[in-house]
Amino acid sequence: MPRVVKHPDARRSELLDFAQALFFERGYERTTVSDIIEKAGVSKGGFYHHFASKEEMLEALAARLAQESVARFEDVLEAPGLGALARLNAFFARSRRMKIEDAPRLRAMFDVLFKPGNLILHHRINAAVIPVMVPVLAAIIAQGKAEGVFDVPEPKAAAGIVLQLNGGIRDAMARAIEAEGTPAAAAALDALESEARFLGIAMDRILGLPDGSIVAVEPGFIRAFMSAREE
Amino acid sequence: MPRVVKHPDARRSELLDFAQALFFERGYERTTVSDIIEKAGVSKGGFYHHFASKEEMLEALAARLAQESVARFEDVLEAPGLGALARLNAFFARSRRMKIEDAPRLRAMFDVLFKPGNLILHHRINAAVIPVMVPVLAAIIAQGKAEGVFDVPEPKAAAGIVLQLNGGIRDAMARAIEAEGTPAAAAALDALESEARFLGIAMDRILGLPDGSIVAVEPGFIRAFMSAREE
DNA sequence: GACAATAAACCGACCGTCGGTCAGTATACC
DNA sequence: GGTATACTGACCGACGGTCGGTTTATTGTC
Repeated sequence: MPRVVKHPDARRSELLDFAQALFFERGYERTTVSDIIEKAGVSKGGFYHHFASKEEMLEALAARLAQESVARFEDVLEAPGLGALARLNAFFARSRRMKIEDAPRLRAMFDVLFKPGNLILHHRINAAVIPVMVPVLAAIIAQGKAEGVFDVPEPKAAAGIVLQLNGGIRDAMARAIEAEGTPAAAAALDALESEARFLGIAMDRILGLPDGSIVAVEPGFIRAFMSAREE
Repeated sequence: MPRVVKHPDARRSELLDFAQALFFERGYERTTVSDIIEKAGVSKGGFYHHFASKEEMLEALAARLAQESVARFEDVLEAPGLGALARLNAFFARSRRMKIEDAPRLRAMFDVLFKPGNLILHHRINAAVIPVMVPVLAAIIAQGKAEGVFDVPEPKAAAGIVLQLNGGIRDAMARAIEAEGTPAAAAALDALESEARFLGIAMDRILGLPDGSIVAVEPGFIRAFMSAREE
């Protein structure tokens, strides 16, 4: 095979690109290093020149995704003159809008990501995103506390818990996806929707707000998203 | 090797016993099927006569652990004449007492379970415990709602969220364990304690109780547990 | 500008291990 | 004696990872 030399950074991110596509298509464990290097046109040795192991590559990928995801919220977080509650709702609204915008692609990704046996990929990404997201959310909550809008002792702990809750609906979605096609599908969807409805209230109460202040999940959003499919 | 025939159920649970010991000692991935059959004194074929795959065995083990863990709460859940709040606190108290009783063994287990790379084992157990535990907690919450003590729309969704939160401190513990020995250890422990403190308040608020009603984690418990070590 | 010399990117044959298979054998039970 | 099933262990293919060696880029020297 002809030898092509590239700038290390370029090669590295290229390998990450191909790996990401494959991981999200087949899952982490079902993707072999050979698959990745074949797509990337690199030898085994070339791969291991850039990554110490397949797992280290996953870590690098998770870190990159975490960076990307926090970057998408930068403007919302830095917009001046926004009250804490408005900022928080803008944060959730942005999250919803992005999900709707490429719902089909995300749906396909979730189908893979949430299948049991892909826990590694799912939780590795989660583990990378949380520490990046916590300070950001904590800042909003601290603002709200300073404004006297939120009633909360520890903004940082509250941020962790809010993110925890947010992850909870993902778990419920995983259960619903797993149940798809079985008789329990409808029940799982109902459970998912009721959990999503409660999620907003739970967040309100944790932050000391009146019920209904936070709009985390819009009514109908779940069903719309769950039925989105790549055409 | 001499052939020993046993009752299928006995052999099966025996294999699970040895596997459990090994999984909690080295983790799921680092334990090979050969390790298990060596300890159990069974051939490869014998193993695969009882389990379709290593993963199916993990599932069976998780299910068994889930059964065992819910069984430990039976008396608390069925004790007559207990108010919902008292029952809930009895539930948490039992959980704490059990943890303290064999803290050293649990600590050693957590050390393995929470190491990154053992996500599979950890979350597989979790995934098995949650569906078993949700109805149980939901029953308590429904009781509280009927008594007019809890203010909560959907007991089942609330149960899922409370369990979700409970799992959250485990994640924080995982982070603290990971940080052990590094300069960030003290900070991680502080974060863990503050999250644990907030946990009770968060549960109170979600269930519509005044702050301080639920005692999920006693002060000092975390530090005591984290410093427990096998002698 | 020609030319070593050094470092770094890359190649690909090879290896050990692990999960899993299967054709056959021993044992329990009727 | 016959049948179902618990069990054996040699074997397999695939996968993550290694390593000695080769090519390319870069830098320093005259």
